[in-house]
Amino acid sequence: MTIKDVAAYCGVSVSTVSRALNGHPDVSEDMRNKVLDAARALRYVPNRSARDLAMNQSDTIGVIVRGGTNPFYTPIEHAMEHTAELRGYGIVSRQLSSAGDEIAEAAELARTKRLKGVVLLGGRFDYSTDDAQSIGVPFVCCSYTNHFGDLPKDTYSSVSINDKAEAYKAVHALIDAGHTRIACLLSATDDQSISQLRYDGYCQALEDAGIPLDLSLVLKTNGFLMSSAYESVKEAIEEGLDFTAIFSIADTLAIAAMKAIFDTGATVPDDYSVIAIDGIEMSQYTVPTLTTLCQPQETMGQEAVRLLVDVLEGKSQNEHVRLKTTQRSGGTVGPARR
Amino acid sequence: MTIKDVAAYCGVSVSTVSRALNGHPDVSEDMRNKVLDAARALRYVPNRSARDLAMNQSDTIGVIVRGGTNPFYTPIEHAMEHTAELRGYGIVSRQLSSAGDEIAEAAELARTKRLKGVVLLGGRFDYSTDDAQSIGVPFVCCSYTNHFGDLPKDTYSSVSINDKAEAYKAVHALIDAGHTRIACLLSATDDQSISQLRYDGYCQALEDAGIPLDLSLVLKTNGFLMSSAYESVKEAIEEGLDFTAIFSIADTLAIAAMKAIFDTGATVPDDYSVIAIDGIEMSQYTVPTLTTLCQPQETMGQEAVRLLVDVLEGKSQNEHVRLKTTQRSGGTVGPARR
DNA sequence: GTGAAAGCGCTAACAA
DNA sequence: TTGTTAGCGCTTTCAC
Repeated sequence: MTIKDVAAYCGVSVSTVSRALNGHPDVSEDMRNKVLDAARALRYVPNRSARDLAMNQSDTIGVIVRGGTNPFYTPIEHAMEHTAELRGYGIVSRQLSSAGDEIAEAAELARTKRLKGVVLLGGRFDYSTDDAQSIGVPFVCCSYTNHFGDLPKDTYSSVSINDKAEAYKAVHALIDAGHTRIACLLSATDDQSISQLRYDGYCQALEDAGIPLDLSLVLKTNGFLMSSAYESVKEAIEEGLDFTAIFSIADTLAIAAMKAIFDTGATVPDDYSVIAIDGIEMSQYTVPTLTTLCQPQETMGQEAVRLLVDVLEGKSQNEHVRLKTTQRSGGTVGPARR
Repeated sequence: MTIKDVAAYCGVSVSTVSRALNGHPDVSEDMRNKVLDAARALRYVPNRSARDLAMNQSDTIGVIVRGGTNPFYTPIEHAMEHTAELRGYGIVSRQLSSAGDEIAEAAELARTKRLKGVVLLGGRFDYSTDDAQSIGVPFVCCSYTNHFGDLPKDTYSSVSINDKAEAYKAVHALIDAGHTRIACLLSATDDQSISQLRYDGYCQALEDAGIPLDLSLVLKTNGFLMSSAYESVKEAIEEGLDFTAIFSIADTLAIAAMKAIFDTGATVPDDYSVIAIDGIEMSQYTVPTLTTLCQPQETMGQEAVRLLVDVLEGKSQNEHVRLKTTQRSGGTVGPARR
C-alpha cells in the first residue's frame, strides 16, 4: 500500500496524490477529495522513511533526560510528548544517569536520527559554545538554563524556574518560622547543576538573615538517590548533628529524609521541619504532607517543545522562559522548638 | 556527508562501503579497515531513513504504556530502553490514559513508524484474534497476559506475574494476621485489567478462608488516581465502614490510602493494616514502610524486549514468562485488634 | 491543474 | 573481492 497504489486507484499520477495529501494549493478540490477518499478507503499510511529521505528531514525531536529515574520528570515528559504530537512532531527520548554526558548524547542522537531539535531535560549549566555547536540543531534547556558557561543567550532557549531565588524563598520560609540551624540536603555544591544553584540560594538566604554558614549542615547524597539521602540524614541525626530544619533541593530527597527522621524516633515538624522544591505528586501523600515549592511541570514540558518548535519553524527566536513556583502549604514546617 | 563521500574518499564503490560498514563477510580485511577509518575520519553517520527505506524496515520497536503516570512503569521502561539499545533496536513509546485503546494505538504506530514489533505495557486481557492481527507485527504483553480473550498462546509473548495468585498471597498474609474485615482497594472489578485479576485473587482468598465476600468493602477508585483512592478510603472510614485491613492492588493507591487513614486520626498498622502489590521505590519511604509484594521491574522490562527481539530475529517462538514477586516485609501489617 | 522524471542515501542482487 | 545498477516510497522541479 504505497502512494502508487493510491495513484493507480484514482487513475492519476503519484505527484498529484502527493500534492493532494500534503495540502498543496495546486490541486483541484474534486481531485483532492477523490484522493483523500481513496487513501482512506485503501487505509493508506505514508512511509515516514521515504518521506524523510525525500525531504531530507525527520520531524523528530529528541529529549535527553539526565537522571531519568526522578519522578519529577515524568509529567514533564508526558506533556512534551503530547505537545509534540499536536504540533506534528515525533519524540525520541534517551535516559542518562545523573553522571552522563548529555551534550555528547544529544549530538550523537541528533546525527544518527537526523533530529530537527533537542530538548535537554535536567542537565548541567556549564555549556560552552563548542558544546552548543556540537549538537548541531536548535535545542532548549528544560528545568535549567546556562549559568556558568559562555553560551550567548540567543543560541538556545530555556524554560525553568529561578532556582536560586526559589531556594532562597524556601529557606526563608524556614527562617521565618524561627529556624537558624538549617541543614541543606543536596547532591553536590559544585556540580554545575540545579543542586549547586539551589545551594547558592540556601547560602544567600542564610547570609541575608545573618546566620553563619555551617558546612557540617550541608548533607550530601550520592547522585539523587533516595537511599543515599536516607542514610545521610539518618547518620546526621544519630551522630547528634545540631539542626532543627532541612531544606531539600528535591521532593524525592525530602521524602527519604522524612523517613529517616521518623526512623530515629523523631517527628516532623515537631523535631525537624522540612521544606523542598519540586512538587511531585507523591509528596502530597507523605504524613504530614510535604511543604514544597511546586514547579509547574506540565507547563514546563509544553513550553519547552513550544519554544523549540517555534524556532524550528522560524516563528520566533530563541527565548528564555522563567516560570514561577507555587508554594504548597503542607504540614512539614513548624516553629523552631530548640 | 553520505556513503558516496566515503566511497569517493576511499576510491571504491558505495556498495563496498556499505558492505564494509555492515559487517558483511565478502570484504577484504584491508578494505574494511580502510573504510572504517575513513568513516571515522569523515565523521560519517548513516542516514537511517535511507537505510530503512532500502531495507523496508526500521529496527524500531514500539512501547505502548497504558496509564503512563504510574511510577511503577518507569523502571520497566528504562530497562526496556536499555535492553533494546544493547540489542541494536530503537524504541518509540506512546503513553495512553488508562482509558485508552492500546490496540488501536499499537496498530497505528506500527504502521506509521514501520515498527518491527511492539510491547504493550499494562493493558487489558481481552484481546481477540482480530486485535492481534490488526497490530500486524509481533508483540509482547508486559505486566499482564491474555486471560479473557481468545488469543492462541503462540500468537504473542508475555511477561508478568501471576496476578491472581499473588493477590491471593497478599490477602492471605492479612488473614494470617487475624484480619477478617478486609477491604479491597482497586480501580474496577470487571475492567479486564490486572485490577480484575487481583480482585479475583482477593475473592478467592476470602472464600478459601471461609470469610464471606462483603461488597461494601470493595473500594473503587476513579482510574488509578491517587487522589481518588485517598477520597475513597477517607470516606469509607468517616462513614464508619467496618474493616481492619486494606489490600490494595497497587502501591500508589496504598500510599494514598495510608495518607487517608492518618488524616482521619487513625494509624497504620494499629488501626488498619495495609498490604499491596508492586514494590515501587517510593513505597519504601512511607512511614511505616509499606508491606508489599515486589514485582521484579527491571527483569520484566528486560525480558519483554528479549522475548520480542528473539521472536523478531527468529531465535525463538513466542513465550510466556511468569515472574515471581518477593515480599517486602514493611511495617504496615499488624495483628487484627478489633 | 496535472504528469513525467529526477533524486534523496542506502541496500542488494547480479556481474565481473 | 569488488563494481554496476536497480530500486525502496516519497517530494519536487519542470513541462505540458
